[in-house]
Amino acid sequence: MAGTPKRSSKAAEVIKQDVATYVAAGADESVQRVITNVHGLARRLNHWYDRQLADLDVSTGEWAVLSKLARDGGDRGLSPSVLADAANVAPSSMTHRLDRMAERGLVSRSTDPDNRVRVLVALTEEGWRLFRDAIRESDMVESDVLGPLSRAERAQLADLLDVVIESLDTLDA
Amino acid sequence: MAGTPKRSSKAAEVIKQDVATYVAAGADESVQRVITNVHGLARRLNHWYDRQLADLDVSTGEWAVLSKLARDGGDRGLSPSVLADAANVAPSSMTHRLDRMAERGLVSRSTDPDNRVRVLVALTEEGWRLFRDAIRESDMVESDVLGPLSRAERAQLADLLDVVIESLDTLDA
DNA sequence: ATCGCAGAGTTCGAAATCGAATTATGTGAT
DNA sequence: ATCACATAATTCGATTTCGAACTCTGCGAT
Repeated sequence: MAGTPKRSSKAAEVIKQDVATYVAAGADESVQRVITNVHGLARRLNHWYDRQLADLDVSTGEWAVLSKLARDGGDRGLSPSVLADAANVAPSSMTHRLDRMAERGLVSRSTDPDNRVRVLVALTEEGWRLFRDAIRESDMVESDVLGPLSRAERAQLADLLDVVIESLDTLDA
Repeated sequence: MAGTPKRSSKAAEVIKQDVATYVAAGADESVQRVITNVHGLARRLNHWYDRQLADLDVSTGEWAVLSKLARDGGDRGLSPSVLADAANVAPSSMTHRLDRMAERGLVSRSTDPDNRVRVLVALTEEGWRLFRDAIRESDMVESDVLGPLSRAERAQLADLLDVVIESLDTLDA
């Protein structure tokens, strides 16, 4: 085991060292290897998205709104509070963010006819177009990133993550 | 395959639907299942950390500084610009953040004796103590979360993520 | 030697975010 | 019906963050 490491990439070295720090502070290794990798990957991906979104003149926070609406907006849209929660932001911040996005024509705001306290935010045509453009671009990178994994390995990876997420949600409830 | 889903958790349903949205917008499914899960898990974990850190009166941003210093600070510490990069924040924001943290006694600032342009930020005793406390607490949760996975599965999961991260870094360079 | 240039950190004004208070609508009890 | 209460969104003042301009140190060319 002691000898020339075959071809330990720089990233792998860094992560290994990070895990060691956490273990030294009293954590479990098999746990930290997974957790550190999840965060590391998410962080790198986000970094990539940021650059890409900047090209489209969309901030990370605005993207959170766009993608949430695209995923769960349905026909009617979503309320500002739901969006604020999805974007991890205070409701008051969402008010301003929506102001900007509406002014730019990405979303529309309307009061819920069934309950006039509620406001419904929905994607405009322009918003949808932007969403699709961004998705297609990012999928290209993501496909490249997952290139080294076979289809079976991808499924396996997704399955394992499914289990963890499910576990976390159970714990959280 | 058509019939009563065995016990499709709420989270799994949501994720499946999200993936479908991305696929509809022109993305590849096997890719999106992985990516969506990675983000979903990271997001849930971060949410958890936020609550936990709030108990210790530490903001997410401050934690980014603490943990970066703990991992890579070595004996001498790190420069503000490195910390700003690690925390995904503008250098000027880091200046203020360090002001606050130094005032609270979590970090110390000193000019590099070798190069007086540079500033070195290092963890104080108090900073280290806080780091260790947080790590130990979060490891408890993380261990619970990974509970359903055998040791072999954890290793497998970490290995798969390793490959993806390596691939992303290669692409990025 | 000194002059200009590059790099690191800070300062400053503008913008974004936050938490608390405010407004307005719906709901339930009497 | 009316009143108290709950809920959703917005407004407001304070805090945090950002990007650009500024300052200071070190380095290389002449």
